[in-house]
Amino acid sequence: MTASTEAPRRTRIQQEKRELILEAALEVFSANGFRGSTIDQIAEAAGMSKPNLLYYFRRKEDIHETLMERLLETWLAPLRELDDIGDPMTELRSYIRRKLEMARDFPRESRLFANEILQGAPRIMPLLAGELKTLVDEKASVIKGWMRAGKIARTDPWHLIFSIWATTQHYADFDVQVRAVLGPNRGGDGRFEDAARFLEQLFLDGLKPKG
Amino acid sequence: MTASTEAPRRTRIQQEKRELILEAALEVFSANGFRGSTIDQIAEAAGMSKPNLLYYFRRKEDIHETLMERLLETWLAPLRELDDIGDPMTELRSYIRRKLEMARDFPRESRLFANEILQGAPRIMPLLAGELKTLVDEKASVIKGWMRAGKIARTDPWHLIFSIWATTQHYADFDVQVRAVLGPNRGGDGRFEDAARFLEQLFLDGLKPKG
DNA sequence: CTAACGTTTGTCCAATCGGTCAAAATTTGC
DNA sequence: GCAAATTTTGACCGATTGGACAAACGTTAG
Repeated sequence: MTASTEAPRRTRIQQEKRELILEAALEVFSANGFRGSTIDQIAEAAGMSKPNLLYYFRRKEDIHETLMERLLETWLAPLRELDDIGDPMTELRSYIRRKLEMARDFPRESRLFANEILQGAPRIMPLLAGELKTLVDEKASVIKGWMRAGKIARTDPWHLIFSIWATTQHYADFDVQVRAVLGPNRGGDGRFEDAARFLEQLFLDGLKPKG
Repeated sequence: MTASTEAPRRTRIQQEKRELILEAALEVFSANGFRGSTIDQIAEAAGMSKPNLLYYFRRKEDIHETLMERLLETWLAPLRELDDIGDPMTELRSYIRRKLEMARDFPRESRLFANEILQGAPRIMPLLAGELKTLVDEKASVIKGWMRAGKIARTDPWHLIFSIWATTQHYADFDVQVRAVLGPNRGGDGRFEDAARFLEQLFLDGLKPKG
């Protein structure tokens, strides 16, 4: 085993405080972006002084890097679960549902990711072209199989995955706009159920009238 | 007419230089966000010194504000064109096509807008809840009419509009990711045509297999 | 108790930021 | 061609930033 893969030995306090800092950093980074966030803001959100925070993470970038590494795993989990064994249409439907639930329950993670991509993904470009591409290609193959078997309509699997990402993450990344447009009545907690119903119909039947 | 609506008298040089600055600012802001961009960066991109730039726009925020005002008009133009007079399915299809063309031809504008919304839309919140909501509500009524007439499937018009925004703008805002995942072959110039074909099929028929 | 180790803090620093200002250079109106 | 107005520049300022550092404080094992 190489030195770089060894987990550093850490005290109980170090583990706890590092978690505290990462939680605070997620809050701050996702709201202001990397360059828009200051170490002071994160330190205050974590309830400690700036030098104290820098004792646990030596550089601002280290916090962001750690955050992004963790994020990517949980973020891609739903796609990893997309499996060949179930009914294709059901599999896709539950993938969409899971992604929408993540947008609802982890909007900060979604925004942090969106921020990074928007700025050209300077810190995670290798991951996108490597691990992410591999995973998507793999799942695209699964979907292609479903198409060949006549289980779902023939179309482009990659763009299908993009469209699922786009439509679901929209409810986290553009939440302010969604709520502003829906207004006080329909923009409340029910908006995610409305979105779920709409997306299910869209991906199942499209807009062509029945009959 | 109130004083605030009067266009300030400007010399030829002022008009030209202001345009130059706004173009440079669009480049810088869309790549780095508001707080991530510096006046020096914009000045350099515009080929002038910082004090010179500040002679035309007294504050950094003034540049951003002017940019956002202009942007919103052109950005909403496609939706304004969505008209009751044509065939509903054709109207929607060309709206999607127009939005996708904007993502292809004006990605910086899309990213600037995305950046603003992601940060909570601090500078354009009133516009979202006012002008934008009014426009969307209006077009939602048009779409509702189409549904009542049986021209398109019954579903939620607001979320339909969101899904069109999300899927099309995705190709501008997440362009880096799209190209990374598609790879060198399919991530080239043809990706927008592939996306157009896919989206047309998605919004028309969904994924349910034919027959 | 105490020495070693881990944690926290106050102070400080160089770099960068948005923005000012007066003076110099240039353009424009007559 | 010249005076007035406009444009450009270099020098500068206070505030904020990421980060360094040594000293003080706390904890823990023997």
